[in-house]
Amino acid sequence: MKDLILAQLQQLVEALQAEGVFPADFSPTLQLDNTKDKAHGDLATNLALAGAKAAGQKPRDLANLLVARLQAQPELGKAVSKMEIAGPGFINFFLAQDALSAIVPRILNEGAQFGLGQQGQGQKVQVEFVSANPTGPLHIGHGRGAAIGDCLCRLLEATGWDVTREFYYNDAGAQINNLALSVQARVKGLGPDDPSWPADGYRGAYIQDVAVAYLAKETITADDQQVTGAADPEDLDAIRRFAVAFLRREQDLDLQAFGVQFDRYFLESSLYAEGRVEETVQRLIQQGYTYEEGGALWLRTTDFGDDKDRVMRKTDGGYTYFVPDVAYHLNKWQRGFTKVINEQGADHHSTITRVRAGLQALGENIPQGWPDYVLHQMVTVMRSGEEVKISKRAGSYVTLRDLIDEVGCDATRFFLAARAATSQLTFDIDLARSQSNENPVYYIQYAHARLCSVARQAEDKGYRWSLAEAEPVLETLVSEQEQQLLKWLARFPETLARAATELEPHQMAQYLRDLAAATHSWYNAQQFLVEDAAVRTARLALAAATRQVLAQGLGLLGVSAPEQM
RNA sequence: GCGCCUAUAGCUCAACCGGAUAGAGCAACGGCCUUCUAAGCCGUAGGUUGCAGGUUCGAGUCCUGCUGGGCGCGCCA
Repeated sequence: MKDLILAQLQQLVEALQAEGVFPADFSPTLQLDNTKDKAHGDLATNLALAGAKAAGQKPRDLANLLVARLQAQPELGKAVSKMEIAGPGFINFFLAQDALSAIVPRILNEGAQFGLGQQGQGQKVQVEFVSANPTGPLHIGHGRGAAIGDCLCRLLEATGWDVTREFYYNDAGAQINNLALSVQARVKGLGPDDPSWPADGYRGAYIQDVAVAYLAKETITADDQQVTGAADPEDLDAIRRFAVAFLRREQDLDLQAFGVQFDRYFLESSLYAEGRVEETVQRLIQQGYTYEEGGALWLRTTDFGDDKDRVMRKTDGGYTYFVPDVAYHLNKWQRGFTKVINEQGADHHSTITRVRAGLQALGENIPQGWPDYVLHQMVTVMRSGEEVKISKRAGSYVTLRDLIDEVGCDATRFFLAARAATSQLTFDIDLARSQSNENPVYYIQYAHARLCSVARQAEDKGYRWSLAEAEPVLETLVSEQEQQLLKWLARFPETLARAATELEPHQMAQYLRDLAAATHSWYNAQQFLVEDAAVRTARLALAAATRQVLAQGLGLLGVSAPEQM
């Protein structure tokens, strides 16, 4: 519908260029917006306003010309019942009733394919998210990353991309060493308050769990590895391997409970083992962007917009973290991912410039803005009216598992994905628990469940219908609520496309609330199971289409669509 | 001091590459269940979009300055 009008506008612009009304270089991005006020019709374009200057006419005069020309198009006449010029020069389109209801058979015919796009054209995209180091359970911040990252993946899959979900972690650095030392201390029977407890040790109670399992020679099976405890208190390397596997498994269980599944786990140590770090360093040296100073090797990242140069190789001979980071991203590029999205917490935003600078310095013709980043702002957790400070080492923080257990997977996912990533998030646990009935996710799920219930009862009463029967009677869907609902249904494809293109899952969540609101309003305004077979069939068809779109939308957020509450 | 994000109703947040009278939920107030699920609906109230300028037909949105909040600014990751 929208496409039809846009195509007509495009044709018109080209025709007017040929006639000399518009200059030949006039190429506006055609805008056809959903209106906020129904008095302004269904769709509106600002073409007369945007093109007034180019055409040398007053906006309203130009609008008159445009409308006259559009009215001469017979195809448009079928879809548009009325065009009006309003305000400073907007052209408002009022859609014909049968054009609106045509969305119902389209939805039901296309089924699960409805609204899906092909923008990705089957191209590969890699999305890296969560990427938590295995030094403790996942916390709420990781949860936000998991919710946003996974929803992004679902949106990209729905728009024709071949998505790889990847989780990168450091299994060999200083923090992992701290972890191993902490577990070793527990293995030897020490507690966090003991004077000889490691200075930077992890104090959380879960360290004790690791130690007990290690001594019991448990075999740990994580998604990407399997390790058996050696039970030897002196074998720090064995403790380290065991602890990493143990905490990886814990994270995997949390992610599984959260409905997130990765295609690949990427170990930082593999970059060293396969010589990729060393290779990256050598290439950077060859490219001439490095220099030695103060016993360290530096990369001239200031050549690529950084505010200071960065150390690559420390005086102790080890590499700083950003070198394997660059090696990892080179590897992504070499694997053929021309599109890569990194979803991370905003506290790591300084790595963006560094990684991109390193990639530029490699001279591989990697595009300057590659890879894409989606940064989410910090999550503040409130419990009992107080802010809970997140501190891994102190061991006091809210885990993702806590949230899933207390609030539920659906509500947690929705809550964490429903807000723009750029916005800071306050998660009040008491509120989420005590008022869970008023959580927006239930509002949407309830709309879905209600429509399922209607379908069940129609079935019980023998009110059968088919799409073929429904199509001729859809013109009976004339009430205010039905018209409104039809419009919202028609917006699903464009909402999906926008959310995917702009990497903003919250747009889908926002849309679903609006769609659910339109559903509830309709539900309360009219009966479905009425005597009049034509009206009943039309309404049942609309209900089925709405139910389907609600389920599709919830699926894109990774939230379930229950058939009853 | 520098960089990134941010400031919208009492609270939590939206607002479609600049569009018409800035919208939802929660909280408040008033209505609606002998009818398909009241986890719902309908209505009322609530705003100088942090402040001051600028750009233009038009600014919550873009630019400049200021103020407040968050996060970074390591030879940690």
